[in-house]
Amino acid sequence: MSEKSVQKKKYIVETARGIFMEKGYKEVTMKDIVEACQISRGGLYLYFSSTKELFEEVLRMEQEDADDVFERSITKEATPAEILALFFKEQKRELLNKKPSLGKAVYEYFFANQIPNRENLLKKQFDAAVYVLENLIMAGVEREEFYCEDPRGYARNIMYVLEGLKIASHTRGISEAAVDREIMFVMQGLLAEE
Amino acid sequence: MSEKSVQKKKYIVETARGIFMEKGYKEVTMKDIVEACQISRGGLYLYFSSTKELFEEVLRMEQEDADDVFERSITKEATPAEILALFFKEQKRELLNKKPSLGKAVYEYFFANQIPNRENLLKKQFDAAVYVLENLIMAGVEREEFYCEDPRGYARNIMYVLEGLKIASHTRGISEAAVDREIMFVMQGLLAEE
Amino acid sequence: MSEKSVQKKKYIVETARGIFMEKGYKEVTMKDIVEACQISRGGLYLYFSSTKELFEEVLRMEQEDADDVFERSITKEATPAEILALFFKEQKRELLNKKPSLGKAVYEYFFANQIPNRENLLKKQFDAAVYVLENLIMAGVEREEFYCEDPRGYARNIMYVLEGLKIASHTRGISEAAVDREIMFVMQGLLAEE
Amino acid sequence: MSEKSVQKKKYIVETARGIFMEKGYKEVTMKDIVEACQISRGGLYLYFSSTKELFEEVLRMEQEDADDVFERSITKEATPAEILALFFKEQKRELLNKKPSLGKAVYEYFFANQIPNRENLLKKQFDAAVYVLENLIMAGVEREEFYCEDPRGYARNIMYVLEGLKIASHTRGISEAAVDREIMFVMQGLLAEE
DNA sequence: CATGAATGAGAGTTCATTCAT
DNA sequence: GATGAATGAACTCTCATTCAT
Repeated sequence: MSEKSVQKKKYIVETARGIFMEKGYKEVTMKDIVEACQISRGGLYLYFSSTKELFEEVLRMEQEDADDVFERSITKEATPAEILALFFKEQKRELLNKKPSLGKAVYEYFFANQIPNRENLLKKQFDAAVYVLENLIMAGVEREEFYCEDPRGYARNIMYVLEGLKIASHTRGISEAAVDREIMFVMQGLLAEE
Repeated sequence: MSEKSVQKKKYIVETARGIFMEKGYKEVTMKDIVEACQISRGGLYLYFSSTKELFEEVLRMEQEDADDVFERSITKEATPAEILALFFKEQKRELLNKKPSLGKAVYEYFFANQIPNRENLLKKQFDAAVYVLENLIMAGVEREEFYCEDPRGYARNIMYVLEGLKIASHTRGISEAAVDREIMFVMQGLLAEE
Repeated sequence: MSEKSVQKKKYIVETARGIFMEKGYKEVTMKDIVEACQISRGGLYLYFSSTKELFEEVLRMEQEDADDVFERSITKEATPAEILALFFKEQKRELLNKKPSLGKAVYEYFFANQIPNRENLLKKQFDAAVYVLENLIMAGVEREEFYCEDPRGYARNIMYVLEGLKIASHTRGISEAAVDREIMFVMQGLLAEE
Repeated sequence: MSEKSVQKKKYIVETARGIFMEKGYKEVTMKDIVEACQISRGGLYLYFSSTKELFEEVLRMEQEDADDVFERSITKEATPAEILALFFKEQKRELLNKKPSLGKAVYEYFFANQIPNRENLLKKQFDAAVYVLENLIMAGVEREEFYCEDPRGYARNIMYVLEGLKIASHTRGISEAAVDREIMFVMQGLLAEE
């Protein structure tokens, strides 16, 4: 594939990404993509032969960008508590739809397609996040900022809560207060000198 | 509406319910319903003019049946811990898809349609469950079975975790061990003499 | 299927028959049919879901009508030689495209689709014709109109020649003289007092 | 056209020939050719602007090679009966698809395109074969191997039978026994001392 | 000459929805 | 009320063909 092709493919993926953000996954048709990209019907099929294929590419791209997000937070000179706070802040922004996101499309996609665990992006991201949180908590415990007897369990609990919140946000909407409340709850659990 | 009509409507809703369980929400077409019900196309339209409308009726019906589920557990002579264990057992069954459920369809529906909070079934059920759990926890604290400083917060935490687990179950699959782990985690948090 | 449906289906098949006669098999699209029948796209799909299916119905219809053709000739009070002459006359008309026919479409269909021998219309018709010809020849021999040592072999030879002529007619065109010549040749073979 | 161009054109024609053998005429697309030849889309169009044009070139090439086939048989020191037997053996191989052939594609082509007699390859080949057979028969009669009053008629009859058999082979399949039977029949007709 | 990305016409197919009976 | 045939919009997908490089 030529350099130009690569560029165009990237352009399509990025344009499509916007559409998926806006309309979710299931509603998007090849026609939508074609129109948004201002290319011909056949032209699109040169690169992707279904919205599924296209969305999977969007996902792949997303993943590449995503990996460093966490690292950015961590490499900074900050206490575990600060990093955690930052992490929650970031999550909160997304939960409240302050920044447009693929969230809804991603869930629709995974509802519509049974993806085996091995390649399941959702699972991978979840597990990765649990791993980072666990380390963060352990570091906090070490420094006596946190108190926690089961860091991995706690990390998982946090992630499931966040997933629950995300779903709530997409299916009913959620108030800032509600998000804060949940974040406070898990934070307090860590800080509590019990 | 005549008695016969009411019967027929009910029949349609119940048949449709089965289809939604099987195929989710988005994939179901009016044709699917018509065929499953063995009625005429036009006949269906006399009662429902879209799968959306139909699904909403399914949901309404579901809700009526659902309310007593909890009560059944509670009215028994059992300690809060026992009732909670029962509640979790029930949840676990659904999480592991041991019993067919509308779960997937419900999420698909709420992803596809923005439903205002007031009438949002998902929210109502969530809030109701939180309320019951909260009372349960308070009762447990009273009897010194549980230890908990923020029953409502804890109840909410539990419900968000369950929602997270449910999503995990629908989008990636989840192992029994994973469910048990999470249940254990929140149970231990209540029992811990801290 | 209602009476009206049956009528409409028949109407479609008959209209399609005309198109197949005109354009052959492979060139015909569902759109052609739709336009010729003046029905809607979806309407056609109610009855047939491909030109193949439709053509097969045309074929089936054709077959029903065809069976008696031979019998008509035979039940008459005529000598075998006369009947044979009549048969050839009929064949000639078709060979020279004096009457529009499905011939071309039929061949295109059987070229495009490998049909097992059992259900193969072409084979059935061929075998049936051989059988009738054989009996005709035997009857002629009995009456000493014909001379033939191997009626079945002769019948088969005739049919293969006719098939060859038919192909010639469709792929290159054939002159009346050429047809006559071949018919004469096989006729003479039967009549020759050798 | 440069030497290189001529080579390339030849290469395309030969590759295409293989595809036509495999898929017939109508099913083959320019894309198929392009892929099989591993050349560019535009590149193909420099030489041929349709599958029709390309197939016609294949046909032309075929014809050049074909002419000597017969001669090979004839120049040998063999009796007419032996040559004829050889000829039938060759025909039989093709009829039974023992060797891959353009047969099906050729018929599809001539069904799809009305080609005037003058340039019609099928007619030319037929007439040529009749001519050779006629001479062969006459030679046989001379040597008293054969008995035949109308060599040309007989030659034509043979060729039409062979054409019929070929069609049968492509549209229904034909057994070796059936082929043998027909060949025997025409052979016997020649040998019969009547 | 050669490439292969791009085009757009057009075939196929499905579905929600209507309406005469 | 009930039927189911009919409609037509919308979508998917493929191909011959062109054209800038």
